[in-house]
Amino acid sequence: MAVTKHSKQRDAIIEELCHRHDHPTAEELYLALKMKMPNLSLGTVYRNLNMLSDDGTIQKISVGGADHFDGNADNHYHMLCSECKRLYDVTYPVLEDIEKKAHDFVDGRITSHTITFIGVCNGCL
Amino acid sequence: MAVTKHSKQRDAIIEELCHRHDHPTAEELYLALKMKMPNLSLGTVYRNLNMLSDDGTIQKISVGGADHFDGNADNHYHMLCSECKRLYDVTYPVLEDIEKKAHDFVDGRITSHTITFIGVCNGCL
DNA sequence: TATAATAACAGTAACAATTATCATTATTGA
DNA sequence: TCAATAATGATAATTGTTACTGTTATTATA
Repeated sequence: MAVTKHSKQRDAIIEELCHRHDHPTAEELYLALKMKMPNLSLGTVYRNLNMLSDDGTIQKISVGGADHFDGNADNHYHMLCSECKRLYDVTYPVLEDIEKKAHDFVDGRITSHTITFIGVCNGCL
Repeated sequence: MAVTKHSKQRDAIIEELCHRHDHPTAEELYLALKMKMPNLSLGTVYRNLNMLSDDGTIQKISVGGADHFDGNADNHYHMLCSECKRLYDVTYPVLEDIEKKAHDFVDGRITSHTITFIGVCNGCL
């Protein structure tokens, strides 16, 4: 079902997600919001994050065994810290031509691509 | 604990994984092997796949909410079919310099990278 | 080759992340 | 204002994975 009506919970989820620059999991977001909306439900957070990422309003990134969410829906790359498992933005310019170039190496049609760097963040070094 | 002893189960897992060119999940591998080894345990498959990927003998790829395994441990790229959720090899040449180049855009140290193309495979088109 | 140490096993329980269900509440258009 | 229904909170169910436990298989050494 597509997003149609408004709700305080949904607005709060979007606002929280866009105003922080880490890439929280549903539960991390839930815990942060729970303080301001004590009877927020974890299911509501999951439901909204999935609807919004289906919509293309936000981005879902599945790495390290959990789904992380990113308020920035434009394609960009990430780094996963292998120590703390946090996900960071990598502002490396997007390889605009890689999908076209890769076409010859694939049996099918490419619609998008993701690059994930694995490493250790400064905090963990 | 590192891999030391041999076992029929482990050998069968490696053989099956290396002789097929899709990238099965633990369960897919389990179901295929179960036919030849009826009392194989799913836990054994998981345990071995994790030990072998810790060793660097095989590769674990976490995409689409599940872990897929690849008998080819050399870095190479993949395509995830958004229809059937199967994972395919992409023989696109590895971008040897991208980690060095990305260094300036990251707060930390990069140790590896993955590229995943998302698309629709020929079978699903 | 027998044996002792222990890695690996099967089976199952536990776990964490996510999704589905359902009765109630909030939003929206008429 | 009110009816239709999307969205919610609470909780149950599901899924993918890991941990536990008693038993079996492998291996190095005697």
